Amino acid sequence: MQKITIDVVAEKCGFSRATVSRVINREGIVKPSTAEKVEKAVQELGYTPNLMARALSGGNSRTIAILLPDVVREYYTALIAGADAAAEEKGYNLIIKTRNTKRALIDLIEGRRVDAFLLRFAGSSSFDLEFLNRLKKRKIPYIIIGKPPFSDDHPSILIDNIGGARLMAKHYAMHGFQRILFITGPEESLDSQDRIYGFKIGLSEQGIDPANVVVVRGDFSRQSGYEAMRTFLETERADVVFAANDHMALGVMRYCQDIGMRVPEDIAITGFDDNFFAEYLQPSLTTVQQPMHAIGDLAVGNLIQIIEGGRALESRIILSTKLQIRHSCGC
Amino acid sequence: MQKITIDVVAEKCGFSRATVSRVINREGIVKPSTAEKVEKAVQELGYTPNLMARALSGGNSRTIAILLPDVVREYYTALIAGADAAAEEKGYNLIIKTRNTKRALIDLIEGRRVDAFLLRFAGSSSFDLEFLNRLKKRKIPYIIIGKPPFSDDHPSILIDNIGGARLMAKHYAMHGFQRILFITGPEESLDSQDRIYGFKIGLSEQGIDPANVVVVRGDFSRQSGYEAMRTFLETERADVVFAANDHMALGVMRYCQDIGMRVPEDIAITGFDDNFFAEYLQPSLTTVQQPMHAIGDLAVGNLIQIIEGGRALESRIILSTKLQIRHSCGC
DNA sequence: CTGAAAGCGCTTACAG
DNA sequence: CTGAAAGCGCTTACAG
Repeated sequence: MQKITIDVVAEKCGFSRATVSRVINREGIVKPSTAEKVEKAVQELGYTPNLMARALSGGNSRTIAILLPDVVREYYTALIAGADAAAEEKGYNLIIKTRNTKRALIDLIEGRRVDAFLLRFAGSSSFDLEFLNRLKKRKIPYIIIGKPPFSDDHPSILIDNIGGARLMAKHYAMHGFQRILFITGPEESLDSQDRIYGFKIGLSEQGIDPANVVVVRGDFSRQSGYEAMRTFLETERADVVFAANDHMALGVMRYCQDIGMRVPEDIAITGFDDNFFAEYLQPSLTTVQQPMHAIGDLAVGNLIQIIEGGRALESRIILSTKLQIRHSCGC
Repeated sequence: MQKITIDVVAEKCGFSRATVSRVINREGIVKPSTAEKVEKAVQELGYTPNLMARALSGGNSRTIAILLPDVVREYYTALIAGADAAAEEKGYNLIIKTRNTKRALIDLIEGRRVDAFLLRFAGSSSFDLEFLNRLKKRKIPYIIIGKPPFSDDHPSILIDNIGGARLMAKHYAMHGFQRILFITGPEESLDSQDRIYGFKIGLSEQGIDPANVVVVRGDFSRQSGYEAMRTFLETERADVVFAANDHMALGVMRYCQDIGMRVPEDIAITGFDDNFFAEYLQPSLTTVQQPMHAIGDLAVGNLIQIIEGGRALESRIILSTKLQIRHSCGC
């Protein structure tokens, strides 16, 4: 079976390789009737360009790399699903990496195999910064998901953590909660920092003194929520617990049930993220919904636009979050 | 800044491009002292091969495509995490696709961008078969996760659904359950078929007549578990519900709680998969644990071995499952 | 508007 | 054991 290359197409339609290339990439000026003939030949032969050759000779590889802390948490899987949808629509492929050894990342850039990067940092390392600088120097487009851990002039897409937490504070005021426990994510998490910041702003706006909030450190894991709750209850009591993500809220709820506290009668619990299980817990979890799928979709869509010569992303886009009221708050 | 190509390395160490290539790919015979000098130059220059060029000229692209029904269910995310671990270890990249339009898949093959495929089918379409044939014809290595929906001579890695369900049947016998409801996955799911098959075998072995099991169709979604339970309870009663996956078990549990049935006092519930939430439910869910992470890791490891000239996978590997006993069964 | 030719950065027979 | 050369399948100035 003969391999269908651009030369086969060229021969079939009677034009040169260069012209076929122009038609396929819609680049340069081609006479409409010529384009038509070329397209017909492409169609009939079922020609598919070899992307390796295209990339090697200066074109796009139609591949976007997405670098994540993990691929298991729903936060990221929804992001991937959205990214995948956008990529598929435009005929792009996604390379997904979680264990970002320095070596592997440099290979990705130097190997010229990707046109753009979608990045999500967990904390910040000096290598992350070096990596960003390398991308900049090479003029490889990238978008950061979440607040960039470095300076502010990186193109990024964020969710409105502050706004979401403010809404929750307002809801707390409505319930009249007095004694509040807030369980944070890991220290370096900017999401967590923004959530508590927005929450306190919201409380102030409602006339509640944020100084009354007890803050305990967690790490976003279910186990840390469980432990934080146990430690806290050894010496204190609260009307409500605001966990900085749903997984920790799950841990908290589990601990309360283990020791026989009723939710929400004895203690209310709320989370952040709106993971799928929130709706199925008993009681169902009041939380803040964030559009991770939309973010993935938007980010890849923008990246493709940039790759294909469109305008670059304005430096940051913020997507709004929304309160998802269920039963664990007492509603 | 000069681009570091193989020619730069060649010049630096005083050997030819061909020799440098041989050293880097550990192919052909090279004098040890030469190899040493070449490696030193590679090191000092921080040279990384351009993978596009390598692939174009007949080498590996060091990329494996993984095709999945979705990237959201834990079943698949664990698989990806395992695959990613193996890929990272060997310096390979993973392209992940969920929306498998015909066009996109053919591009992937014809575009020569991947060395191998890891496939997971949901049901079976005629295109899937055509796709497999195309891979075979092109001699592109692939491994199927789960029982192949076609003939049996495809390299595949399976979990022991039958064995896991048998173990569960044995556990049911220990509890002395009489009236049993089994909720299946979608009709075309071979996993679901094997699970109920193994379950019935197990019951027979324990002297329980499998004909007593009421079977209701679900589709693996939480919602379908919820609905199946509602419909069932309109006319019948059971001691225990075996949902063919944990998500449906979650739906079942939710429905029982909604109508005030106590689990496991009024009715026991068990699942299959051991998703993360199983441990955190109230009561915690008894289920069958399957090694999806290990499967991803094993599959990619094998694929890389094949790519790099090793022996092909024996036609099928079956990994065992294990009973995870918690509280929802009454234990 | 179209084509001939160079070049992208590798691998791999083929010679020696 | 090593090198010169062809070739992988495209894109892109450059000419016309």
